[in-house]
Amino acid sequence: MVQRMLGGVRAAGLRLTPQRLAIVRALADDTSHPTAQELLDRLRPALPTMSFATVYNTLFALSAAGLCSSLSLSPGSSRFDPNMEPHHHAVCDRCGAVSDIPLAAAERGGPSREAARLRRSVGAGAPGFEVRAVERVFRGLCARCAARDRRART
Amino acid sequence: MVQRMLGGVRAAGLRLTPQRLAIVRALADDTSHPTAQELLDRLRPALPTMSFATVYNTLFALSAAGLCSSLSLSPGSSRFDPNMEPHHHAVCDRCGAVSDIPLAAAERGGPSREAARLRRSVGAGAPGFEVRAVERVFRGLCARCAARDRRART
DNA sequence: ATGAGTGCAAATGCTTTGCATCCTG
DNA sequence: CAGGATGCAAAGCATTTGCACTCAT
Repeated sequence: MVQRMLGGVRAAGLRLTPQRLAIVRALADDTSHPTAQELLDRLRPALPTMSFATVYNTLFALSAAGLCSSLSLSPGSSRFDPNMEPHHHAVCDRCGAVSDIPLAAAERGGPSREAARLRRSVGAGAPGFEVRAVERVFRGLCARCAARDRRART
Repeated sequence: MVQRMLGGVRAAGLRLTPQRLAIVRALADDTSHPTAQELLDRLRPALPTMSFATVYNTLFALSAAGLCSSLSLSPGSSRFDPNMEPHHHAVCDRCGAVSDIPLAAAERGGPSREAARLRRSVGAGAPGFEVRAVERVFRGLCARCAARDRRART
């Protein structure tokens, strides 16, 4: 994952600075969808002068280059996802945690019937809307918060 | 829609103040998913002393009572949706506008095969996650932004 | 009358910006 | 060695909070 992203940085004509290298390395193999704050906290020990501006600049540059995506699925801060394969997300209503959900086997095949049906729905609700991506969002409680909830209700 | 919401306000044991009445009326038949700011701007002429605190308090109370929902689908401000029937959303990546997308006919029937498949996917990606709602999010450009884009690229 | 609700202003948290300086390509 | 990238601090929004006052029930 790191290699693919670093290759992408060059391919996009972005300069490879120590800060960007650190951010790419921190993000690449992280499935926790960190916020800018979390990334900064994690990198500060190694690069004490790194600033929010740089973290945001870099994450924005990476997502503009199609190397990661920024998620706005819950109130509060944006989260960043290095996984560019199509997939869904589960979002905890309590703590905001986001998990990747793999596509079901049936969703990985060709578009088919399903796609046509979806296109019709969008046309009905938002004529002229140009769909670029579709994802499913599961909302509820993550394992940790669900457990805490059960304990509290006892 | 207004009547249902006002009934819900009573049923939830919430006091019906002029501010709440105005907010409910403004939200009830609005399909544009207004932000707190937009609602306040719209209501200020009639109730000049209305404050953000009241708008947020009320919207929060309404969604806690299950009378509207708050959407966090794009960066920036939350949007509020009076439509409590299951439906999907189309979100414009450029301007943040949100449109309701009706469920396709096939989605309205009983859960069936589909639901089981989804449950399996969630279990695979986020063990222990307690799903309370599932929605589809279509991302892309709304008609207006798509048109602007086409013009710009000419 | 009483406590939920309101309004104001200040505080908080996330993100962006301006600009001087630095360093990659 | 030129222009992209960084770092700092200040500014900008969205949202929340504290508290005295008001009013719906």
